[in-house]
Amino acid sequence: MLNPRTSLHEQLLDTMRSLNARLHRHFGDELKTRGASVARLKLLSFIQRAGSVRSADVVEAFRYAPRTVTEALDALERDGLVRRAPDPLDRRAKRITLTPAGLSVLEEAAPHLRAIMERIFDTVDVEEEAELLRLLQLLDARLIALEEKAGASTDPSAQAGTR
Amino acid sequence: MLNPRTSLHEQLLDTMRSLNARLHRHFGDELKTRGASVARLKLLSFIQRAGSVRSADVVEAFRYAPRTVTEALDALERDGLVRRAPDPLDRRAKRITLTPAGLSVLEEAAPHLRAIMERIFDTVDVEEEAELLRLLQLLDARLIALEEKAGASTDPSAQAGTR
DNA sequence: CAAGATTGACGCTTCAATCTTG
DNA sequence: CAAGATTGAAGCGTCAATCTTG
Repeated sequence: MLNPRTSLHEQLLDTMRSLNARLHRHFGDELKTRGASVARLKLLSFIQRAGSVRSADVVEAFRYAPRTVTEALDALERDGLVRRAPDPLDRRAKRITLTPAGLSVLEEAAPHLRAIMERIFDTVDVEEEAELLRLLQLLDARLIALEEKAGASTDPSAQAGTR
Repeated sequence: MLNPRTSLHEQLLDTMRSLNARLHRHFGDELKTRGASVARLKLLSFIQRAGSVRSADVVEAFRYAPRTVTEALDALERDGLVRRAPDPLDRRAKRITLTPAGLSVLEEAAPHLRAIMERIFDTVDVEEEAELLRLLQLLDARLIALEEKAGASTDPSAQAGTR
């Protein structure tokens, strides 16, 4: 109203939240029948690439709170997708590995995940997609800068990512 | 790897999730001391604009699950920000209204919310911001189309928005 | 004391079921 | 039966506290 930029900001925030909710529901619907979800697949994929990981490695790679990781691993273990074994070198730690069932969930769902993404971006051309990525990364970087300015003593940064 | 577009998609998804998490934390940190949050402010603002609403109105406006609304209102009521009163015209329904405390939380936090947004978009110029909005809306629309194709019998659509 | 993992309490969101009233 | 509201179980995330081991 007073400032037109404010309204733009609000629209942006609204649209981002709406889009995120829709993405969450969409992927959820498509993946849940296979015992998967985006969060699970990213985690399984991370474990698979690393061979075996500790809880703390996941915390660092994904920037999750420790609680999130313990709970996620509990669920994966309950469903028989990962195994937790004592670390022979450090009795505080546990090594997490994929079970055969976990590997098979990952191998079956990952291509499906890619298919879903292709379907979503079907109507967007590559240049636009790249521009979107650039803008999102810009904002992400901005937030990281603000985080550092605020918690002037806290942690550095990192990314989980697929590659 | 095989398809370069796949990697682009994955980066996009990762960045979107990362950005969303950062936004959530950032706004949370800044607003929690005032008994607010983005979700709460949007809800309070909706109630204020409408004067009084029913639970079902919120469900429709925000496209939330009924559970989400009941829980959100429970929390606001517990903190004394809204009041639930029986609807005199329909004994199934309840009318939700802002308390003075609710109004004051809204009036104090809303400008602060705007300030946070300005700080975040400080380094982004208006044209880029508009382009970002356009691309996000494009994707949102694409997902709505996919939703309709899938649940060929389910609900229509709407938006909550600030204006 | 610091690091690794876990737990309790909570926020926000979903789905499915239930209870009351129109 | 349909509509309004609530509740139970769950996913995914946060913070703060705790317990064990290095």
